[in-house]
Order: sequence, then structure tokens, then C-alpha cells
Amino acid sequence: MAKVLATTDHTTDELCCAPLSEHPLSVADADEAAKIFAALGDPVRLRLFSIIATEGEACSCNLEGPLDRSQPTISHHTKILAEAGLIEGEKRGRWVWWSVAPGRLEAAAALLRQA
Amino acid sequence: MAKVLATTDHTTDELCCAPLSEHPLSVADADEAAKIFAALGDPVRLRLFSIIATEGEACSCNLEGPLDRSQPTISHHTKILAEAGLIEGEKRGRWVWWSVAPGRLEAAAALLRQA
DNA sequence: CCGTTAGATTGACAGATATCGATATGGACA
DNA sequence: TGTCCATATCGATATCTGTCAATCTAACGG
Repeated sequence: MAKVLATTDHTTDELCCAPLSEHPLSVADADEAAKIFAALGDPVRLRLFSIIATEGEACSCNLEGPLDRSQPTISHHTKILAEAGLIEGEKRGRWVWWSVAPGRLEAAAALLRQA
Repeated sequence: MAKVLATTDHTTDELCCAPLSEHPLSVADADEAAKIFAALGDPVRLRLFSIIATEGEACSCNLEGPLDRSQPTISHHTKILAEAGLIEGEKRGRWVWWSVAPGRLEAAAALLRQA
């Protein structure tokens, strides 16, 4: 049976939506937001995320090839993206299927919005 | 007389605007985009950018206090943001005034857009 | 010119991070 | 129950990064 991997739950995080240009970010909000952007701040992770977002969902086993990285490295990157709340994994049979977590990317985009 | 600081010119960069979910990012585009997100991926830089964006422009000398970092550290962070194309500095008299570079943040936001 | 001041640069250092090989874990299936 | 396989974790390592003190540079005021 499908089982969502237990990573940090971000659904209740209220990373609020005021653009960066609305008012100076608090230290706490900056920490939270920086984590998201840092997760996106690595080229391999960006491509990894892009593949998942394009495909709808992707199995880890289909990522090593295109990204030309070892299995532990892929696992490392999926973990960081998941901890940032950007993707979530669901174990089906022997494979883990990764998909874009709803809402999180939009929250990041909202920060970049024009005031 | 006002003089725009010579940092890398990003105005001709065609970091294209297709969202991450449209098609897998090329290695080159991922490198380019990751640089922007990495620049935003540090809490101090995020707050720094937020202050500049809120104020319209800000002098380096007005940043050390709010960010509680030394002058070289502030200089380091402004440099990284400028190299990512997110801010630009203009030297007026003894001071450098930093402002948000046009277009770059929008390009980043476009990447996060829903397909 | 000379001191003063804003900012950049340099050098050092501690901590984070990207990477891989080796190993552990935990389902699936025979 | 035992084997196999996808993934996670561990350990090691090289590199990158955030930070500050010290120094250099450039511009202003006398």
C-alpha cells in the first residue's frame, strides 16, 4: 500500500506571503525562506526538481542516469528537497515516487513577487 | 557624479522564463538559475535584499546595524547578490547605494511559476 | 597634501556541503 | 525463510562558504 514518506510536515508552516519588498524579513522568516532557496540553489537539485515537476512524479531510480550522480547522492538531494518541503515521496512497491509538494513553491514565488 | 559599479552584466542573460515544470532544465540553465537561488539561500542575504527592496535603495553603512554583521561581511554579501544580478550598486560620493536590479527577480519568479 | 571615512580586498578559520564507496534497512517475491 | 533489490545511512574527503580582523583604496573636507 502506498505510504507517504515521513519527512518534516510543512503544511502548517506559515511562511508568509508578503513579498520581500513589502517589509524587511524577520530573522525567523528569513531562516525559513532561505532554506527553500538554498534547496533550489544547487544545479543538480534544480534539475532533479525540474524532472520531477515535468514528469509529475519520478522514481529515484530514474534520476541517477539523467543527473549523472551516484545513488547516495541522489538520495541526499531528494532528502534536502523534501526537508525544504518542496517534494514529497511515496513508497509504492519497491520504489519511491517523488512529486512536487503542493503550495511550497507558490509560497517561495510569492516572496519574489513585486510589492 | 554617480557611477554604476562594474559587476557582471546580466541584462543580456537569457535565463529563460519557462517554469521548472515545463521541461527539464538544461545543465547550463540550471547553473545560472542555481546561482540566483543560492544567492537568496542565505538568511542574512535574504534580509539584506529585503531591506534594499523595501527601502528602494540602501547604503552599505545602513546595513551593518540591522543585520548585525561586520563591514567586510556585508560587503561580501552585497557582492554575491550583485554577481547573481539581483542588486546593483551606485557609488555616490563616499557611499555606495544598492538597489534591486530590474528583471532578475522576475526571471527567478518565472521559473517557479506553475506550468 | 593630509587626516578621515566608506567600502573593497585579503587571509585565516570553523563549519557546511557535495560527492562517492561501503554498508545497513526494509520490502517484495519466490 | 531466504534472496534480491531500491533506497537510506554512514564514513571519508575535497571543496565551498560565512565570518571577522587587518589592510588597502578611493574620495571628501580642510
